Amino acid sequence: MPARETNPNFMNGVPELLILRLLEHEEMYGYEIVQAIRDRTDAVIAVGEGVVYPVLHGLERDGALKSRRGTVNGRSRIYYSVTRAGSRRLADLSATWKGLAAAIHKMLAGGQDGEAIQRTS
Amino acid sequence: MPARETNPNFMNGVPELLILRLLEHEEMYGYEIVQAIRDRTDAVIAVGEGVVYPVLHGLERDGALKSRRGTVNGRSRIYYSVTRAGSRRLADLSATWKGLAAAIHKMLAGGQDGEAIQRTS
DNA sequence: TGCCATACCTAGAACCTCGATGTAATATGG
DNA sequence: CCATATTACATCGAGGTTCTAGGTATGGCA
Repeated sequence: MPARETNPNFMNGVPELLILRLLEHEEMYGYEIVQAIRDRTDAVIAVGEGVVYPVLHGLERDGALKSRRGTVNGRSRIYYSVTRAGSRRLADLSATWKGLAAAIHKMLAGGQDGEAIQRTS
Repeated sequence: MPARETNPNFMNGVPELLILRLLEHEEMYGYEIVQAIRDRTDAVIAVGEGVVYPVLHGLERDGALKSRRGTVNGRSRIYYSVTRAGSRRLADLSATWKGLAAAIHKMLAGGQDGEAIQRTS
């Protein structure tokens, strides 16, 4: 119960968002995605394989991703890329996240001495 | 399954964060908090009473909030305010959220043509 | 008297992340 | 040649949080 030792909440929906974003302009495979998220956020965000793979499967089942099987050095990889539906989904999620983040940021930043919100009622 | 009709994910930990933030400089009661979140975010974020009350109880149980009973016009209200521990908790959550939000924002914004990340290996 | 707003509360369901664990194949090193 | 680490996939159970719906009670208003 003492908080989380990894990502302490605030992670709901984030893996899906980041995965779609990563795959938007470059196809990648699961194991690569795990490291890419970790690397590109300077380890601020780190999701395990147990998170990434189910998300990939779910997105493919929903038609947001399509997969291609490849073999490199005898190792089989499954490359994922976004479909048109996935692109829309990313746009929606991205917009939603930005809206929420802006609202939260405003609440955290402003109003320490006055709310300055008109109260019509 | 067709998505959510309310807040579509990204809400993990947010009610707790906003409640602590609201109570930081002004004591409030549950019903008031529900409307305050809705009003001050222009309805971008709207949490129901079924979310707020359990969070309030949990925070009080953890010693992050203390409560005071008041009666106004025969209506009994329970005013909550943050303790010192609650203040620390807010600071932690706030810092965590800002870090995550910055990391996500960077991933959403940058790198459409080049990641520009050195690859030592 | 009936209705709506205020004000509290709880319970079940659903969802998602997290950690552990399992399977293989390849490269590395003694 | 054998043991270990790395790559690469996958699933399962646990845990925690939000969401929706429902329930109780008082006061103001028509």
